[in-house]
Amino acid sequence: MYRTHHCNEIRKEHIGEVVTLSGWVNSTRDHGGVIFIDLRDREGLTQAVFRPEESQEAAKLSHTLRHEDVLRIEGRVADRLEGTANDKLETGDVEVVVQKVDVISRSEVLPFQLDKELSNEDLRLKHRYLDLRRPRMARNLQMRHRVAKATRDFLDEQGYLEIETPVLSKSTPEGARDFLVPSRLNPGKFYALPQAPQQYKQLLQVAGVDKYFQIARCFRDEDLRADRQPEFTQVDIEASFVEQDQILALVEGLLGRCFKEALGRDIPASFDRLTYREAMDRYGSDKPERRFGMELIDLTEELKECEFRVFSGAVSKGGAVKAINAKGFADISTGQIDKLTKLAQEAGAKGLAYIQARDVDRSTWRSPFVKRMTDAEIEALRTKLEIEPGDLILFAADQWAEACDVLGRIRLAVGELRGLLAGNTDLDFLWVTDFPLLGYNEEEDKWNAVHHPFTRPKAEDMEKLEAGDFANVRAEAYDVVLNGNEIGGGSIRIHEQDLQQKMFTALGVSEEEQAAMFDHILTAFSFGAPPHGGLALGFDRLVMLICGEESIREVIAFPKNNKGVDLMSDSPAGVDFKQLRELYVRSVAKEKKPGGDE
RNA sequence: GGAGUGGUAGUUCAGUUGGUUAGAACGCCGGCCUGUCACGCCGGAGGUCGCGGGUUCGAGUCCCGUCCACUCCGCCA
Repeated sequence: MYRTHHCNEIRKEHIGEVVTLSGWVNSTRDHGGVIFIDLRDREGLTQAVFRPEESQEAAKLSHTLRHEDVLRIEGRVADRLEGTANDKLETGDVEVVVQKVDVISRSEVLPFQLDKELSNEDLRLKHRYLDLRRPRMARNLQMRHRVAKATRDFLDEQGYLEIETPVLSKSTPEGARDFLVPSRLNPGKFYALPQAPQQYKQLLQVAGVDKYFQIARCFRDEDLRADRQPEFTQVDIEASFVEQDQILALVEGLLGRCFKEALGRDIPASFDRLTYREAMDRYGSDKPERRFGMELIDLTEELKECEFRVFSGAVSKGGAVKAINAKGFADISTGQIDKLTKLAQEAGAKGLAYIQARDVDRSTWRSPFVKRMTDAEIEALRTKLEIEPGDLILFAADQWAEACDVLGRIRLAVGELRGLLAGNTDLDFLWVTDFPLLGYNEEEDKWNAVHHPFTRPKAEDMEKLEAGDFANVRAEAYDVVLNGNEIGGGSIRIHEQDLQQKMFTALGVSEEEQAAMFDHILTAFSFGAPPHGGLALGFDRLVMLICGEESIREVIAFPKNNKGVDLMSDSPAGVDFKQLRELYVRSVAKEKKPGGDE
């Protein structure tokens, strides 16, 4: 037998018992006579003591032990000598006096130390099986499991069925780039890996499944980020005969369960709601970070005739002037102003207007344009922005959406610069609702679905859709936001064949393309489709936030790097010409290595 | 596709205005040590300063190019 207990299980009540433990050598402290070894398994550490008077043989062997050797030890649980308890260890009151030791497996010297932070992520990923031995990573994997378990338990209790949908599916024209898989049995044809199980889950509603969920792997062939991997996991949920409020309540309950089980924390039973319009207007973002204030203030009316043309010019073109008050930040350095200005320009603004309000009187205000403002305009600023000595005011003037977006980014950057969230462990959940249904894509000169083409227009905006007033049609769509991160989104769907066709047409999908690509769903809707809706949670991102990590790579066992490469297994890799020939695929890549080449 | 940051020992980093033999900590190897828990003490090994070119009497340091990683923008219905 390898073990009677795990390494974080031994306590005072075990004193006197003979136990067997197996695990890795976490550290050795060799005093010549007595030797201490901390034995580690995924649960924690236990101190093992080797003494010649207890076992000559074991003590002799213990001198040869090195980090990460794998041992099986047998010994007597003993109270620690007076004054030698270690309150940093959960098992620190006791130790195992070793009578017998088997060295199961020796370890070479590791390429990195497990007890030190490592900035070289390449190295961690290359030896991921070692990286995962570190307590922080082991904890993250356990946390991920707990959140998945809580999700399954909760949704099961609510009557949801877990159903798997195909990974080999079909490419669709809109949305992210697909990963393609050639079909050997169907020469020249390709499967696509799903970006989401969207159509299958809706077809399951037509099938009468009623309440479906899946912890689904999804694939998108786009550029990667700290919170984006080419394959990732969604908690995918869909239900029939539901309205928006019921989906929101379900997800509030689900998140409540997840945070309770994983962190023991209680979160609000229901979350605040903001419309997309409000969120943009007040925070300049559709995923507002509300844990600090500094809300966007509208000054369109007050500054519409301002002599400073940046403001009045934007208003005369139908735009807006927005501002934020960075309280007490008038002492900002020129370098920091430059940094913010650059950020504004990257976001599409021409520049960043600002006022450093050093004292009460406007003559002390430092700003490129303040002298061109009237007393009435200054008074309006003072009142609406509640300007006090020491404040920094930042402006954006453009079309409403652009001005909000730019200032929203500036707001977050200022929050970061000022450390407004340092040490903040609050959890701020909210819903953003009433998203626009369609967004205009200038490059392609066409309207795209903001969410996806199956999203239901709001009933009261249906006329606008009919009339072609696409910009002002709102959707029955909602996102759940946690601390400025979008952790999920969903919608009530279209369940009528004719409305779905209209939607495709609005998106510029021809009747032929509709027939070729969406026939299954359009036909399905003709056979009695229930009203339905749902949501998908970004599982990796959720677990990341629960674990307090800043990258989803920290909560995925074997993630890929920024180039989509798995450094451990070295995938993707070239394949034999023979394999390609079987798949009727010719490589056009300029391969340096033989393998992927013709 | 674009911007930023970084790349020096196995690891984390320091390295001044361009100047002798490129350092520290941890790790590793050898020795000592019977109550440590970041054990301690003594000794030792370990370097293509990412790569290529240039400037210079002399380059880790300055210049140009390039590669790699990460972060962000674009992109991600």
